[in-house]
Amino acid sequence: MSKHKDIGPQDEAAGPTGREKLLSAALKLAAKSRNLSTIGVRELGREAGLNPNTFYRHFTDLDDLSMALIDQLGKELRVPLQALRRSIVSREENAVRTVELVFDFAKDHPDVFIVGVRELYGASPRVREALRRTIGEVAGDLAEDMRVMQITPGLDDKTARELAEVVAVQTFHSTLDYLEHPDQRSEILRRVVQFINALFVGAMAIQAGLPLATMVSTQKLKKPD
Amino acid sequence: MSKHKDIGPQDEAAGPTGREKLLSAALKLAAKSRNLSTIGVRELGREAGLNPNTFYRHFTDLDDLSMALIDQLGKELRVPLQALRRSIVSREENAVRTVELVFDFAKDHPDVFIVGVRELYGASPRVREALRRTIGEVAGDLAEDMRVMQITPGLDDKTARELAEVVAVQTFHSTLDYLEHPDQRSEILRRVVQFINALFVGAMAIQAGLPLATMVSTQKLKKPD
DNA sequence: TGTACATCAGTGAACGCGCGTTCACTGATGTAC
DNA sequence: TGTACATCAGTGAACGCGCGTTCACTGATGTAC
Repeated sequence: MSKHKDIGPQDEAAGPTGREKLLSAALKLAAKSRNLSTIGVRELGREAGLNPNTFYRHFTDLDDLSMALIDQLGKELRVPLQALRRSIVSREENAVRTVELVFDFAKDHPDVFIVGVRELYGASPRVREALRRTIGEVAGDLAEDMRVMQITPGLDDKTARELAEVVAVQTFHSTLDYLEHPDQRSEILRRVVQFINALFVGAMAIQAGLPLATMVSTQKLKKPD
Repeated sequence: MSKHKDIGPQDEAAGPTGREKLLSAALKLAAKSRNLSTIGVRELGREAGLNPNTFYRHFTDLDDLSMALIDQLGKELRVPLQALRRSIVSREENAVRTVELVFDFAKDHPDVFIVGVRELYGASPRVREALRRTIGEVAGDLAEDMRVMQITPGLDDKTARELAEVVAVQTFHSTLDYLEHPDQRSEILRRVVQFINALFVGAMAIQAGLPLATMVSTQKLKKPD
């Protein structure tokens, strides 16, 4: 059991490495009151209980650290969400159960969601792009599940994928309301589920050519300049 | 024509006041690469072409300036949007035309939207709250229009209001994609319109009790703890 | 198994710089009488 | 109409402080032979 390179999560029962300490310090500070890109190197060292310049042993840059953090968040999120959706058997309760489980997950990792949503519209294009990709992957998983489980019969794949994207983003945003207003949680859950149901039902109705749909959806799109 | 207090927009043909210079400098800097709360007082003075401490003649604080800016953005947005929706006569083209006009408006005031969306999930609770209120007002206007113009017959007022809120937020977010990807603008417009149509059609279908709807939307909601 | 060397996380001191904020001042405009 | 005073946006110098970053160093662990 020799210790080799030992990058990534800790080896054996040793405590977190300095790199990990810095990452979680950054998450904590950003969640409390800041954008990732505006955390100070010294502030970070203080929070992590390390010398200020230890930072430079692990990262070149704050943007560098942010990217590493987002990558980690992506993994922390995607795998549990996949497992989570696989645990759902009945297709009828799909929307409620999934959202419920995402919200539960958010309750256990609030900082991840707070920082995630914040950086999704933040100042660093690289970080924004990485987050968008992560959400896109989740949306892809979701669309695939929908297809396999035949939750939205008759919906073409492209549309399904686009709707999954909207649902993923919307749910992601909603976790913030959920975390921020503990007294309105069931109401928030109800709203999100209502939204998802309306969206899918509407898309299917339109695609099936139901009379209601023709009223709103048959106009031509003008090209913007 | 004596000059009195002269707060607010400039009097006669004189240039922008120092206060206005500071506000637009803040908007410009924030849009380029920053969160409002992390702009420096000196940086702001430099950008506005004023002495660093002139800032303190007008604002106590950066949060103070941010609030003033958001208030201004709220006014800049709401009035034109109201006028804009009133200019729409045919109810059939409502969704496309509205979104098209919002996007056009965003093209003329990109910084407002970039900063607006960014601060909507930013670090300052006061600013966030103010923005949410502004969007809520727009959503209220929208719901009222929908009711008056009977765009969504049979939809109860509470649901209409909730959907209007989602539509407002979603459209607001989409302006960023629209600004950021000039080559995909018609595609982005199409997606937003598709989303809005699906949402309303679905909500009406569910409320009308169409068979499709019962499949997805009849489960009971569990209370989260 | 031992020894010599390389690697690497972490340290502490030191640097120069830009920052926020305060102060006393100026000059223009508004107000009282 | 004139004069004396008050208000207020804007200035320039100065302060002390925390910041990012560099440097030379240490001590532990991994690697070659």
